[in-house]
Formats: sequence, structure tokens, C-alpha cells
Amino acid sequence: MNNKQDLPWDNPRFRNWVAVARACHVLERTLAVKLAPLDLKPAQLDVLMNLYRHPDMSQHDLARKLLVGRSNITMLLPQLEARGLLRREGDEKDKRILRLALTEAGEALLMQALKVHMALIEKAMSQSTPEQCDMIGDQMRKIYEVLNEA
Amino acid sequence: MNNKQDLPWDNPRFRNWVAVARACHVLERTLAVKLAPLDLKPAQLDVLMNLYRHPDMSQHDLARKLLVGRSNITMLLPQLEARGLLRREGDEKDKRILRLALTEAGEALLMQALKVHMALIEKAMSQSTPEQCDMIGDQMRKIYEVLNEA
DNA sequence: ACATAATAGTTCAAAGATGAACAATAAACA
DNA sequence: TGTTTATTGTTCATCTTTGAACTATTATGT
Repeated sequence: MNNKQDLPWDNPRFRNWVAVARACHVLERTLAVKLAPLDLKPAQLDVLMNLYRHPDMSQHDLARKLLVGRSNITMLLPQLEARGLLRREGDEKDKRILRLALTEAGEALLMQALKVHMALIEKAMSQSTPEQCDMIGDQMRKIYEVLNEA
Repeated sequence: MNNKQDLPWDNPRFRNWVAVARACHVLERTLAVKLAPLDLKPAQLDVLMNLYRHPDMSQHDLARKLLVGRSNITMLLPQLEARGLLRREGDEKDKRILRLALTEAGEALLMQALKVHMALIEKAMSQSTPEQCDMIGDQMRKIYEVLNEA
């Protein structure tokens, strides 16, 4: 039924993807530890990053960017709003929509957190040449597209 | 304080790592959907895979392999044991240790799940050449080592 | 040998994530 | 216009994950 040959571990794609998943996992875990002094979790940092790059997003759009459900966003935002890191304002044209934006405090905390995040990524990827690094990014963007349309 | 230049998004390593994280996230999500017919979750598949490759592991070692806490393993295993997918037997020399092994049913289910997992990874990485794929794997293994020793 | 450390696994409470069902609003269309 | 369908965000029950405290067992050091 299953020869040794077609066991996944003998397949380069499988073995290499496992390495990708493990690297991701350990980096996320490490990030969580390093962000703890800022009282921020990786998921919260993702929110701040996306709001910084795409101000006035709706919660729905934010959920799609983060690949999580809308209810997750609903649970996540009040904590950040209560800390004064972001604002939620109703859209005037469409009363269903809440538009999100960072406050100054939110931006300030984001900048601190980005230093931590950046340092970690530098450390992790310092062994790749710029060409290797870009190639990895290109392949990963393709994977994202292949899986997201299907 | 923070010029545009040293914003992370202008840094190739940062942008490319974000792509890695997103690809991982979407693949894991897709895997969860495709495994649903087998009544198996990605975390459970990880357990079966590791027990297949490393029979007679302790729970502690399994937790380290999976990068999760020991209590997580304690919560995870009884479900699989009750389904007859694995056995837990006390080590004779060290009475603290429980050694884990797949049953035949566990192996059979694992083989089915691996087909699903394999197909998904093939689909995701089919756009990379073998050389690119190996290079990605090599870099990711380096990242894992760098982050795990520090 | 004996006291102290460390280790394996469990328990439990708290936090996070998920999806289905729901209310309010907007869009489509007859 | 009026009715149906879609969309946005929330609520809630459920499942998962986590870390600290605990028990039992083994290792270490004097």
C-alpha cells in the first residue's frame, strides 16, 4: 500500500515545507516572549501593523488581512481600544462599518514593537544572502496566492 | 525618531519574512479544512507524524518536538488514545515516563492524512524548482537552529 | 544514607480562537 | 416602492492552548 518511496519524508517538498512550518512556529513563539515586556502579543502586533499601513480599514477587511474570523477581531479590538492604542469610528456613509485607526500612543507602541520584531527577523534571516531572501519571499507569495484562490 | 528608511516594510528581510508567515498561516488553515473529513486537526496530525517517526517517545520529548507545553500534550493524547490511535505505556526503568506508540489504526489513519497533507504541499510548492525548494528548506533549518539555541 | 534538586506528567483556571446564530444596515431587484 | 438578499459587526457556546501549582519519581550532592 505505502512503500517507503512514497512516504512523505522522502519527498523534498514535504521535508522542506516541514522546515518552513517549524521555523515559523519557533519565530512566532520567540516573538511572543520578546514582546511580553511591551504587554503585547503577536496577534495584537499584527493588528497595529495593519492599521498603520492601511488606515481607516473596516473590521471586516482587517479580519481578511489577518486570515482570522470577524469574531476574533471583535474580541481583540476592545482591549487595544481601552489602552488608547486605536480608535473605532463609524463610517458616515455606511452605518454598518467601523473604521479603525491608530492613535499616537498606538503608533508609538508599534514603533517599539517593530524594533523588537525587526531585530528578531534580522537575527533569523542574517544567514541568507539578499538574493536567497528575495527568492524565498517570492515563492511564499506565490504559495499564498495559489492557496487563497483555490 | 523613525525615518521612512528604517521602517521595516522597506527592509527586504522583513517583507519577505512576512510572506513566509502568511504562507504558513494559510497553508495550516487550508490543511485544517482538508483534514476535517478524517476528524483530525493539524495538531493531532503532528502528534501522529512524530510518533510514527520516533516510536516510544516520552510525552516530554514529544512536547519539545512540537514546540508546545507539556500540559498541551496531556490534553491532546487522551482523545487520540480513546480513538485507539496510540498507546501509552509506562517506562519500566523510569516510572515517571510514559512511552508513546501508534497502533495499527493510528498508522492507517496517519497514512490517509499524509496523502491529504502531501497533496496540499505539492500544490503549494509546485511552482518552485527542486533547487529553490531545497534552498528554502536549508535556510529554514538554519533559522530554526539560530532561534532555538538562543 | 539523607536532604535537596530536578524531572515527568497531571490538573486547573484563564486567555484565545472559532463558527454559528443574530441584529442592524445596505444592496439588488421585481 | 417593497421585498428579498448580502454584508457588517456582535454575541455566545465550544474547543484549544497556555502557564503555574501540584504529585510522584529520579538525580545530585554532602
